[in-house]
Amino acid sequence: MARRIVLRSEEEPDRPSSEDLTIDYEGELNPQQHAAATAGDGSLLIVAGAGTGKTRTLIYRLAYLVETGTDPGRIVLLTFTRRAANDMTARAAQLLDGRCEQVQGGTFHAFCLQVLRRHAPALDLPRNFTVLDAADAADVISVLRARGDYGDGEERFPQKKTLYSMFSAATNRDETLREVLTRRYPQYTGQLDALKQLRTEFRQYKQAHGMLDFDDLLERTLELFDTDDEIRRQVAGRCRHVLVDEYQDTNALQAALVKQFASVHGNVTVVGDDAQSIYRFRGADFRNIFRFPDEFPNAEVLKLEQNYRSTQPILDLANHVIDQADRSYEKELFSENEEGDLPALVPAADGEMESRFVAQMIMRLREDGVSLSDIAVLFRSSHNAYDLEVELNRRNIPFVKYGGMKLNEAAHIKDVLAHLKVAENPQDAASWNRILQLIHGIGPKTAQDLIEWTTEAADDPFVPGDGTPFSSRYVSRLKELLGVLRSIRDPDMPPSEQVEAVLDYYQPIFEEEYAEDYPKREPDLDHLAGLAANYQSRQRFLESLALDPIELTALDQEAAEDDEPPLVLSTIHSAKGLEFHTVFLIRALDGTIPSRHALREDDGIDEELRLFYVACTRAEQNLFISYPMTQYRRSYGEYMTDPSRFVDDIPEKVLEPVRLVEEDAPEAVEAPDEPEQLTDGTHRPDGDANKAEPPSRPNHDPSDADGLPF
DNA sequence: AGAAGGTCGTTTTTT
DNA sequence: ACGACCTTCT
Repeated sequence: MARRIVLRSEEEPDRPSSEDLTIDYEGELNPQQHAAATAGDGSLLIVAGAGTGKTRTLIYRLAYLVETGTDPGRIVLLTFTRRAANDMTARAAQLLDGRCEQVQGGTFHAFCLQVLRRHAPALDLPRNFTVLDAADAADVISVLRARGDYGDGEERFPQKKTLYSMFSAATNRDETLREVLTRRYPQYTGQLDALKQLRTEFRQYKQAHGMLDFDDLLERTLELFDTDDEIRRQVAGRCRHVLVDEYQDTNALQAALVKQFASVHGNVTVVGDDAQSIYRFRGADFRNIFRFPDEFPNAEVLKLEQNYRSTQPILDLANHVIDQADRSYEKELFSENEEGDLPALVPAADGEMESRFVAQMIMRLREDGVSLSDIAVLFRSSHNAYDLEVELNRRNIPFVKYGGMKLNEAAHIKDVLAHLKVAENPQDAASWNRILQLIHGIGPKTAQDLIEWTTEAADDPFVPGDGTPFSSRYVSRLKELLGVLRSIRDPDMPPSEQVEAVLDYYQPIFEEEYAEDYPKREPDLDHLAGLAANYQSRQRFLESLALDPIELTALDQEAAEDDEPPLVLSTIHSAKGLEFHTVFLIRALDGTIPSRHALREDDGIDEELRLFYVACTRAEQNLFISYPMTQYRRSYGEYMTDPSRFVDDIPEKVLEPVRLVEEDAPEAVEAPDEPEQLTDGTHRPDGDANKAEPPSRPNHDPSDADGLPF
């Protein structure tokens, strides 16, 4: 056989020959992916359907850029969550080497924060400005609302959370407040003037007291570039290449930011799928992805179409689902994986039965060798999973829930953090308000007076001056509080020590305030203290909690490290970008998905449909869509439900109906005193604990023609 | 007057 | 499980 000698092409000296590269890009990627990963400089749009290896391609592109000489410290990777960013750089590092870990980026918000910290003075902000999460921002608005005479009239004034949503919508969609009110909150249009004024006050307050909310992080970065071109050139100069994941979920501000970041070098790669845009409520506009070629006129556009994730039956369903949209989406997904069971549509009598079905199927899959962490239960909104959580706990099936309660949303955690926030920013009236009212004898009015005294009259907010009239009812506690604040005011004191100091003071308040259930909440406080130990400074600790909130249930799981990796429960939103062997989509009801709230707005239904599509396309092998046929509501009593309109017109050969049948044996008598031990990993012999509830057998007869598809 | 405590209704999705 | 609102207590 003749030996082959490869001649290098001398016409393209810039393009490194494949021999110089450590990764075999051509061999490891399909032709479309390969073209995308190894594209040259300039702007590149990758339109990629679900499961087509979008992330994989981006990772290879990252490695390729680094390998061909781009300084990794000058590559910016913008993702939707910090988890996604860490994931990608870790995978790229695995592929190539540690250099990939020097890649800059994270979420848009986190990256903007870095820029703003450096250039705060240019915006008249103190360098140690604080970051408000949505709840903090709502609290600030609430303080301002109480100060002014809003809501004293006959008309109902919006709640603090609603107020923040309105202001935020206006910012993120680049609309006026009037437009937002007309579109989404017509009942408040009569109070436009008062709302406008409150919004202005909110803006001024944040500026005067060194605070930025999430929207400000984006908006003010743009403002920074706009007011100081030198800074723009400097920042953009460090962005040799900008990579953006999930581009279909960017909003107007984020699209503008991408343009600014790329304004010096012009190298941008964005990846996205218009059919998976699910953040419209936050201002995302999937049309951004089609505007990209207009914003970057020489943009190359590449498509990824072959799905590597799911079986063809699952894709058939997904294609049927997305075909129901008003707007047509271009991609028809196809897979080479023809084999597979039909997706199943499973009506259950009620929510309890639905949970029992899911739990038993999970046990069965697990016994068939599917890892729990390769199974996901998805739902439209967090509370849809409450029933199931109870059932899983009863059976000792370990799970993590994404998209539920966050650690820093729990009231007792907010209490502790509010102390740190006051130490960090003594101007923070909302946090002062919270910690003062924790003291017995101080209510809204006294708190207000004390805050005025603290932030305006006193020389030092943490030193009680002479002649301040304190009531004896609370004076000793108040002095104790100020003492704690003084003891932790040094910004360089280790955050874990600060948390401990606050906890010493807070413990008696905590036990009184949450008298009924404080033992349940106590572990969270310990978690918080442990978490603080990972941070060098209070500022870092607080802003990290704000930008990257921690799932409450994830913490419980972390503790038990050697246990088997847990089952995943997740909102559909939080499951974006992930994939699982088996997916259960529960509560597939009309009014739930599509959400009843979506019906009011134009295009609302399409967004819900895309959400449903995202849920279906997470599945690799099995997909079960279930719903309860009856539900119970306190006010209505029991009532009949409607299945989601999205499954109404799907042919049975695409989505197979399944009937759940109770076993003849008195199985319904459950054995809660003998919950299955799943975590010890030992295999029970058949017929041992199985008497009352066979875990290896679902409730219906598997040999039944209506039985489950495996 | 102002704080505390109880009851009611309500709750999409997230950086 | 949370907040907004109303009632009762100091």
